[in-house]
Amino acid sequence: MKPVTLKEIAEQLNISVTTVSRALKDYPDISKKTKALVKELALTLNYRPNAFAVNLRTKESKTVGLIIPEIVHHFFSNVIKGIIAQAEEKGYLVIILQSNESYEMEKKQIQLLLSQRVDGILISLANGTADYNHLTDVIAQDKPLVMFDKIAKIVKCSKVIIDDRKAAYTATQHLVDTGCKRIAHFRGALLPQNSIDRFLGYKKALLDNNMPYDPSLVYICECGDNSFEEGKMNARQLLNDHKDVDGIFINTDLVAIGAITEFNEQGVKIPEDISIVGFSNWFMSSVISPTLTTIDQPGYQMGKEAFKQLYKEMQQVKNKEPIVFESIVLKTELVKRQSTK
Amino acid sequence: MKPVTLKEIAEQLNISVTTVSRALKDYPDISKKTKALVKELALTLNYRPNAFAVNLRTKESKTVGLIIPEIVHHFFSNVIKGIIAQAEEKGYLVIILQSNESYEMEKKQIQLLLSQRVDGILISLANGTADYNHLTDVIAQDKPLVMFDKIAKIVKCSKVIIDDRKAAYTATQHLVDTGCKRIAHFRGALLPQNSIDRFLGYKKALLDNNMPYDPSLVYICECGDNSFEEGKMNARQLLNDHKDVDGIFINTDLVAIGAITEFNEQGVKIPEDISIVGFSNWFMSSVISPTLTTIDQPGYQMGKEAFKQLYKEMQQVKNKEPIVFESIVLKTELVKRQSTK
DNA sequence: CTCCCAATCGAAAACGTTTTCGAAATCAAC
DNA sequence: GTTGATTTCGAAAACGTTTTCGATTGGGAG
Repeated sequence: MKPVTLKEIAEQLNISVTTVSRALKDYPDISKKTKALVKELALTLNYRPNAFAVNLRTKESKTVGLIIPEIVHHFFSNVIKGIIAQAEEKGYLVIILQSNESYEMEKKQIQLLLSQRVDGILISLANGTADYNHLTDVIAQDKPLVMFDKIAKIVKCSKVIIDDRKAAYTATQHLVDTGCKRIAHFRGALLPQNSIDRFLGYKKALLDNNMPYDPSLVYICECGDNSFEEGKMNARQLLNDHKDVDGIFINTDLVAIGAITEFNEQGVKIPEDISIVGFSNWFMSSVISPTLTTIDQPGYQMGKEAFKQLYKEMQQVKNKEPIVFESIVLKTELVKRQSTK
Repeated sequence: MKPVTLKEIAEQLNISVTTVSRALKDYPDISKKTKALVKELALTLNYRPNAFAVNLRTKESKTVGLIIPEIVHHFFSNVIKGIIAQAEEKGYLVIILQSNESYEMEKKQIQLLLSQRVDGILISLANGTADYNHLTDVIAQDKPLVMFDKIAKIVKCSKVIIDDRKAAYTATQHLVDTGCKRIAHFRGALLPQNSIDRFLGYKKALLDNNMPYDPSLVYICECGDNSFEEGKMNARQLLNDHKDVDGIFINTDLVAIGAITEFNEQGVKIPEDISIVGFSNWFMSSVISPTLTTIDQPGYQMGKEAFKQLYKEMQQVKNKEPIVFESIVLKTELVKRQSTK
């Protein structure tokens, strides 16, 4: 019942552990005959190298950690899928942790992963994260770290992102192009960089079109567990405050869908009375009515790229080369649907 | 730069490695004084036990494996969330693999997890899985294995499921109760147990209501990556074949949403012309129009229960007790919405 | 037969813990 | 001062690999 070890194989064949180990890995200094013998016995005994021992010797576990704010989330689950797919291709396993948008959690989880001695860490920051010592800790240990989507510009490490500012600009410009005169913005939480960038893109588009920027038209939502509800609330508030608004650029699809639902219930016509552009292109956005114009954000690809970069860095560490950081920016696309004219 | 070890602490304090190890774990046979010294130095040196060495010694890694058919999936991502939450509470990490509904993948991944020597495995079967040797392998090694949602009755291990048959019965009965006279069923793939059970529940409800069971009213879909498209296709087909059908019980929400979309496009009125009941209660189902009547399937809770059971079994293994298998059945609920009268 | 080189293998250390077993030291009691 | 119990600690083995460094063997050349 005990798992079979190199030693047992060695004893059965009357050779040394060393030879067995090397035979199994096709070292050139083992004769074809012994290699064949060893491999055959290993097969019949169903030998499996003890990963714990291998890890201890080689100081690597072929495992990476992934910290993500929320798993039940169309965009993020696509990212996860991409990461896992790419990791599997390279022979790595992925440990997933969910920060629940909490900085404290995130910190604890980074420590956990470091204790576990994963070979590298992938992370998308929680909304509440404003200090980065837990991350610089990782970097100080020369442990590869790649941030994606929700990043911190200050931290010196590789990043995989989209050009949020440009995408938001495009989205807002689309509202302008389709005739909107007064455009509101539902932005995400205050801290995250992508929330800031999307806001800046929105603002820039307004100014470039000679439209006044009115802070009272910018609504904040935490974009946590109840994004949908926040979308509804903000929509209701907007109807109260600003009856003249005829277009909204919304930070993320789920909030936009909340808003659409509210408008539908209140009898506000989309896009006749109000046009809406979302962000992320959740699958849901293509099936609600009206279907939602949005920015397609390539989650799966982002996951793949993030792992690829992490892999590169892990190789660099293995080869005792210095880690070179890269910033990868992925393309986004405006998907026009019924919620805009 | 090298991580600090017990040995270094021991040398600095001029005591033995043994003592350091035991001081850190509060063994009773170490004096308070040395404990304090050791702990203080460990803290200032930022000592972190080498997980690889600990794993090797203790033969456990505090890590479990999770194999799931598809990550980008509302129900499954809720399950994942539940599993991770519960695992974290117990100090375990979770390695996630995606089988992509492929039996071959699933087999390979089981082997991978066994090589990695995870302490336990959680799995929801792929649609294509019909032979279970890869699973009995796991059980034969006395490695805890818990199946959830898509299970195989034959395999002797713990299971966490819902009563699919009863839920399907309830769903179909609801269609009958609201006046449907001729009820179709879009079932999932042929092999999965839950697909079979839901079909049986549908059939039983018909017979109990003295309605004839007509095999031509049962449409199959693979429920893989393109469930939505399959829903549309089946709906189109149904309109062609059976104009008299006035109700459909659909195996899963995403397919149902595809069907609804198709019906909407073709001008078929829901629920006036056709009533629809889905399965799973995806979030999406509450925002499409018409909103979808469906069976709520507690994904998060299922994940929690699955891990709890796995944990129990891991404890049993640790205590060298025999593993006792349990089958846990979770409650479901009919959520009435606009797609039925 | 001697010498050298290539081919093939093994002994042992090392990775960093945990744990068993026992040794030393302290102390109280007589 | 002896005994026995208690407290406190250390030596060493063990977990299963990988890897370094030699050792042995055989064969061919001279």
